[in-house]
Amino acid sequence: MSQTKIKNMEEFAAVSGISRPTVSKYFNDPASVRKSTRERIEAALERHDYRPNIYAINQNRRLTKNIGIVVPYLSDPFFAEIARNVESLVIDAGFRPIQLNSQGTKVQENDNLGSLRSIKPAGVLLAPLGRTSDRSSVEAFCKDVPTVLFDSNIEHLGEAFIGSNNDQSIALIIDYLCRSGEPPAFFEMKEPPNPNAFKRRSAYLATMDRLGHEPHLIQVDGEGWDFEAIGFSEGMRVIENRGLPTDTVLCSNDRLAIGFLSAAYEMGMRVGNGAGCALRVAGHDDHPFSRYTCPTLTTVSQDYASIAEKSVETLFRLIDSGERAKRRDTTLYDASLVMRGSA
Amino acid sequence: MSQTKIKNMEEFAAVSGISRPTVSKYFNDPASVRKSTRERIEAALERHDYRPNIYAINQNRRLTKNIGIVVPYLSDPFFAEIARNVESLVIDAGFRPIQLNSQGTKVQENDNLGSLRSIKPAGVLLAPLGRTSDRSSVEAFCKDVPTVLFDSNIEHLGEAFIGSNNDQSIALIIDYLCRSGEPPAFFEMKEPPNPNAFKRRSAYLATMDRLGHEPHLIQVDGEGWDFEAIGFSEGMRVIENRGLPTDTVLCSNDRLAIGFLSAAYEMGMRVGNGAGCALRVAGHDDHPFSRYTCPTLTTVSQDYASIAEKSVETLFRLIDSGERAKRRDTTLYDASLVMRGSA
DNA sequence: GTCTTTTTTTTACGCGCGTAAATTTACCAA
DNA sequence: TTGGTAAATTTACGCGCGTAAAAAAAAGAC
Repeated sequence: MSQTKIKNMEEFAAVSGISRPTVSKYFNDPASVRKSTRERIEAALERHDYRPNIYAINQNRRLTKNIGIVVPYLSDPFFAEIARNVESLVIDAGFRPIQLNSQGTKVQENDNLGSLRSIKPAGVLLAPLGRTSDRSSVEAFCKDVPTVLFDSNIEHLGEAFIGSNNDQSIALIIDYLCRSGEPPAFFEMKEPPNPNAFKRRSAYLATMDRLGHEPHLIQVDGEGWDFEAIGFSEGMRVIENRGLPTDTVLCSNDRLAIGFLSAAYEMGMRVGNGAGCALRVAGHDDHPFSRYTCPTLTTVSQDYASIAEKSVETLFRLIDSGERAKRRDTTLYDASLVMRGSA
Repeated sequence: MSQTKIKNMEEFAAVSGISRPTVSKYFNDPASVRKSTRERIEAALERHDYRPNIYAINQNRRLTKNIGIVVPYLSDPFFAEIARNVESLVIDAGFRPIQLNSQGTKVQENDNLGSLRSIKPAGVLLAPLGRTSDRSSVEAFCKDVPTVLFDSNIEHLGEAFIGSNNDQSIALIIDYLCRSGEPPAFFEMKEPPNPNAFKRRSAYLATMDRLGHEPHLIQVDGEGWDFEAIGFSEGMRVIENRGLPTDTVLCSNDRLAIGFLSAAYEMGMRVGNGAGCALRVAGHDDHPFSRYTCPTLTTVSQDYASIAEKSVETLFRLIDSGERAKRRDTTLYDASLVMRGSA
């Protein structure tokens, strides 16, 4: 490492003995210059540690190397986990991920899209709020920037959608629950803020209908994203009021189930399959914490990895082709049953 | 909203009837232009929705409006939560937060610092990996960019450090445990990857010494950040092997405790204070999930909000002054006891 | 060694904005 | 109305790089 500070590409080109346009070419794609040239540049790079100014680079380029990643609520471990997966894949592909957190609100989601717009990203991976999203904003954004939706679908928006097959996953867990005991009631928020909740509700109703069982919706009050708290307090209330129509409860998501399990524990109700158990509880998502609840939570596992991979792959294919999608593909991955102690 | 697309400040200045340099001045600080001028610009802004090109803006400015936020592991709800707090404060201050996730590795942390450097941030809020950090990299970075460390200290680096007082918090919980039952053993990883773990170990030893109790360290194997899994599997092992020297266990952090509680449940050991309980377990951090464990987890609560506020405030004070800190202040916030069911 | 193709160099312009200096205009009080 | 000051305009340059076109040089084939 030399002590001379290189302040721009001109100077770096000088010390490396290569012309500036060729150096520029190298930084855009090292493979685009002759091997001997590449080696000379890389040798100089070791001696001087120069990095092109990112603002100057992006000013004239139509396509930056930025990839936006927007998730609805990053404090939710489920989204943190999928964001982490996506981020790693983007880095591996040689792009710069820009991770943005909508913090559960439409306002922040719109702000995020605005920020992304001014960053001129090559593409965006967007997990929208869903129903709560500002459809026209998202639509306008998708028109300007190649955007792949994941986790939560908004009909007709974006180049593609990759998510989980809620019909399949809900049917899967209901089938299991019915095989192993009473048909489940469905525990959910009356007005859920999170994506996919309505999909799961209707999947529940459809599946119960198909199996010839009477559906029971337990719709509780509560606002915001503090699902465990809602599952806990409303779970307490339901249990106290003897509001459970069956001994089996399927929660709309694992976070509600975590709260619900905690409530059952506090109320002294044993949860599980065995003799002496008063209740069975199942969730949905295979939340990172679902394997540490008491008892451990039976749930269905979304195929995180495939969703992340397919989303990133789809976006990069689009970016490489330089075109928009000919048609909007929807890819749904099946979930798998995770049998644990709670049901 | 008009249909004419404004593509640069020149055009926008034209439609607003104001000269470009004045418009530029407005965007840098709306208060710096006369009220009547400001209103004319804002009127035009409503009609045309123009945003200055972020790359061109930052190219010539010494100081961008970017604030870097680096956390060691964003999938950990503890860090997700503190990052969310910090992010909101940064947005409120009119800056652009750039959130970066070190994903637990030195390599990624260094990459993040590199990315930040090329973004020319006005300042950085850095929660480093701590012991695992590449000291010389961080040091070099802090020399170039005003950086405030939080959560995890690296001696002498950065303009200031804001964190939690581990000595106080550990003493607090130990005092409580001793008052209400047997003195605790300390459950931790032999080689913890996370910051603060060593601080807590020595605080445990010091406090036990002060109180005249014999310390018991339960140091378990395991690598990486999957603390719950380690707490669970190693907790199982310890319980099975009757390796508990006392009936009270203080875990180095809540995530270990969550796993440990789950293990105790699986082993059929009742945890809590009451009669019929075989074990007491306490944690540290007031993790978002600690109120939903079974039983709910007694722990100490770090003062998230104050740490976030003070960190952001310290950084902005530095940025405003345009200078570096005269001396490196360390601010430690006391934690508070959160009594729940487990101890 | 010559011819062809690929790569590099030279030259030159533009991106969208920050910013400085000199000048003009607007504002406010007396 | 005048004078003084604060604000806006005009003019002009520069930031660091992308990129296009034409010319020169290097590499590969025969």
